[in-house]
Amino acid sequence: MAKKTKNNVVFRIWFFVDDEKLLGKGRVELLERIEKGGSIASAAKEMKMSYRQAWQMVSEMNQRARKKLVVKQLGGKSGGGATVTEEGKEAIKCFRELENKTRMFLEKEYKKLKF
Amino acid sequence: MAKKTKNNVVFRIWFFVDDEKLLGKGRVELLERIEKGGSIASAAKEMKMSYRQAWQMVSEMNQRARKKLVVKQLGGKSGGGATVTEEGKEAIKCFRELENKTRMFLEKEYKKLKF
DNA sequence: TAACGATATGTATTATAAAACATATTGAAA
DNA sequence: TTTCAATATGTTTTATAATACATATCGTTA
Repeated sequence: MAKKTKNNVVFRIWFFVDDEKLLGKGRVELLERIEKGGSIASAAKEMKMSYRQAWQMVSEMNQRARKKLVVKQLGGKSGGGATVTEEGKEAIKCFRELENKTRMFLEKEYKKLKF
Repeated sequence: MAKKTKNNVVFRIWFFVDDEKLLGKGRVELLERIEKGGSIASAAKEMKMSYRQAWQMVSEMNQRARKKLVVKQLGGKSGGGATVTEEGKEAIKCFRELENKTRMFLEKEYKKLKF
């Protein structure tokens, strides 16, 4: 019997601002986890990435977006934390929506091809 | 005057076979240049990549595709060369077509978003 | 049959990105 | 006013990918 092969198409999208990356899959996941856990540190731990990298990603996003996507708080009993702004939530929503639409589009179109 | 920012969406697609990458933008460009120049060596030089890497890419593609995308010839007055097969040309066509369709789709959809 | 230029492939070096480590700072709450 | 956990940031180390280098092989053609 011939070996069965699984053929499929994979994609990634990124939002850019002035030729610099604003958002991609990883950063959106980071935002989602910050929203859920209330801090960059917890989000980074969940994603098994270094806190430093996560912090830098947030910093870059905030610089490049029209408005900050995450606001941070220093000090306090719990040491502080981070919150996703309305703008940030909007960014997550836009990204995920476009991602889903693209997924459906590509699945449909890919079926028409032989590869 | 407020600073004008250029916002846009960027994407990449890949063809996969059994969870392994078969084709992406770079490999397709490599195939196109092999087709035009008649050898892996010339294509690699044009793309400023090492011959070794180009050769390995071709090797992987040939292993993973149903049929070889490139056939190679050793020896001869010109030392040999490489040719893109009909299957390879088909792969290029499929990839570029899907890429273009996706580009149009994303441009249209992205305009509807605020990011 | 000698020469040529491309394929084929192993090894070593370099460049880059990621992670790890270390430490200072913050400020609300106990 | 001491404590705490998270932010903030510099430095070092590690891991990985890319490149560079070296060399053998091939077979047609002159």
